[in-house]
Amino acid sequence: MNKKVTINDIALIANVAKSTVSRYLNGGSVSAHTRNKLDGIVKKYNYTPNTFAQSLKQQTNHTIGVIVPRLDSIAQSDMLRGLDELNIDDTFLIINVYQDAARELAAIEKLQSQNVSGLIILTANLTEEIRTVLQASKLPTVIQGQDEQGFNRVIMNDIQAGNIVGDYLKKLAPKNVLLLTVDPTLDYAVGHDRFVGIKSALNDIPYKEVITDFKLDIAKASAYQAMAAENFDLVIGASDRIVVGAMQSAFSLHQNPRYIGFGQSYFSETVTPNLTSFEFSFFEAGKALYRLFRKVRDNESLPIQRVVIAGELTIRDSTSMR
Amino acid sequence: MNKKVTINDIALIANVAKSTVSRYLNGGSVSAHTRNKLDGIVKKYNYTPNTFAQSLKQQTNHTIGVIVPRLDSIAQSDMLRGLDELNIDDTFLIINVYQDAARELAAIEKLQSQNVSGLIILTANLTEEIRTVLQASKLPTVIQGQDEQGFNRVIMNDIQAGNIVGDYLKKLAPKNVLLLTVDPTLDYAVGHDRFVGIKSALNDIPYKEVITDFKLDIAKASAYQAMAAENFDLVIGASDRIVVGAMQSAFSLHQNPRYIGFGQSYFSETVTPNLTSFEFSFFEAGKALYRLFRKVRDNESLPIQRVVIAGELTIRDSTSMR
DNA sequence: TTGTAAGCGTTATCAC
DNA sequence: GTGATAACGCTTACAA
Repeated sequence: MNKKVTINDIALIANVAKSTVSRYLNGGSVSAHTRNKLDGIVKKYNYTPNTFAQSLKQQTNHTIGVIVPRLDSIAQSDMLRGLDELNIDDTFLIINVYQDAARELAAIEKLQSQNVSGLIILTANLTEEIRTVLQASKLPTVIQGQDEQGFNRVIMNDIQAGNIVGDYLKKLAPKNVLLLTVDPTLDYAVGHDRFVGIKSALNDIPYKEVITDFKLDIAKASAYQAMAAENFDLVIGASDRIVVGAMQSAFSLHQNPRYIGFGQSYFSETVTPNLTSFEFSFFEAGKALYRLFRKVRDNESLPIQRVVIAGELTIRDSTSMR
Repeated sequence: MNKKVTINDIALIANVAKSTVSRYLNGGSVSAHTRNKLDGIVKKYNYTPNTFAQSLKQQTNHTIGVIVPRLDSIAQSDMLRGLDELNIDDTFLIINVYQDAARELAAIEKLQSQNVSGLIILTANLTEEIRTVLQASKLPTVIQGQDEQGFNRVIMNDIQAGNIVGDYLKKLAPKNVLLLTVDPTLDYAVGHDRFVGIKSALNDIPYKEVITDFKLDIAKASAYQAMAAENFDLVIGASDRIVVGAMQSAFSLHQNPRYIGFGQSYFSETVTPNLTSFEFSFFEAGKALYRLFRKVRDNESLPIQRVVIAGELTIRDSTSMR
């Protein structure tokens, strides 16, 4: 690495004390004369402060640790885009924890030891251990995903989503519905909240609920099993990907139900027929997360905040009448 | 932030000099006695060194800047996964530059001023300006994507890919082929290299080439225009996503050609029919990148390295005889 | 094996 | 308005 020019070098060249240079750099009072002199020199030597020294001195930095459960998901990258959108002088240190609680814990501890100035956690679920570690730390922290009491959080209004889908499905007047959900202990918002309104709308309509998984092949297999045993004219999946799995099974079984999914993904517009889907703007969620984070960071004594993001149902071909 | 315990605190508690503690921490020679004492204390007080102080002192750190052109791509996140896979004590500082050369340049400069210990750049194309900045810096740098002379690089063997697809398409004996390519000045490897072997295989077969874009809707429109004018029985797209666009256009035009794509994406297995596709393992590419990076970092005088990753053709339903 | 002391590049305090 | 000087937490000669 090339020897970087330091504040000392600048001071020497300008023939002033380094404290003067420091003041100059940080907007303290300096005479017009020295200011001019330094303007030139700093530009000429392309001086940039050493961030380590700054951080060491100031006992803080502008790095925010961002924990992502996975990166191969449009929802996640949209949230990250939302963070970037509003960011000016923070640095996001993104750690992918591959949906693994142990890695998540390790990541949090590593970030803490790296003295990040805060944590933004895009998570599906917090384990008890992680909850404890987070609460013990004094770091400003904001989470996304689950409605965790005791944490500053941005959540999706999954209850409302279920209600809206419930209202809509009544209009479709299905005869037999397949619900493909996920284990609520793994993801309560998705596995439970999203289906409250749906189930209540299905009050007098026959339906079958199958708990499956976010993974495409598992969802596909679950759907196949259910659809081979029984005929459905409407399939509702906890996520778009799950619905795609069901579509593939239906295809091989020569069945042709209607479909409703959740989430905003590649899928809704790339599969045929295009998917009717309840969509949340994760981009907006990302922006909300960052706004909330700043609020929390800049205000020590703020009570726990809870921000709720609404979504909307986008009707596409997969629920057209046939 | 809670006052973190420092090496000084540990030294005081243990009643030794802080240099002894430092030696203990860094595997220097310490007596069994002090070692035992320190073992306990360090554990008890949960001491972790202040990374700023370390970095400041050592004039380097274990952070590697990683520049990604986009994050909403399976190829990119697979490469990042490859990096993570092999990583032990480095920290990746991932910056998404949204396929924007200005952002990319800014990111590089910011990373340099943050004193990262190296750069891994997953890029589609380097601008002249970026090339200059990178070459001026002494940072160990590894790039991926294009076969840039003068840079340590990991590239995909797109020439070979085109040859293999060329060989295969001859067996399909198509009557009229649609090639959906991209602008080679924007991505030479994809826009040019991938199609060399294909075009030479199409030597005596009629074909039409249309230059389109990686974006789904643009590809869809381009394909529509071409397919509305003329009938094709085989469509080859520069990427899977482009092929998906073509599929949708074919669907609305009630045409039913065969398809070949490139890349390893969600698409190949979620669209119907599943896509025959030439696939590269971006996960392996990520691992190769990191291996190469370490080699470059740990060996000052290494000549420029060039690593080539091969891929393979996976035949699925979209080219089945009909 | 251990301790002393200097120094990494900053910022902040306090005389001048 | 300016300049010594100390301090942030750590590593490393060098001396003991």
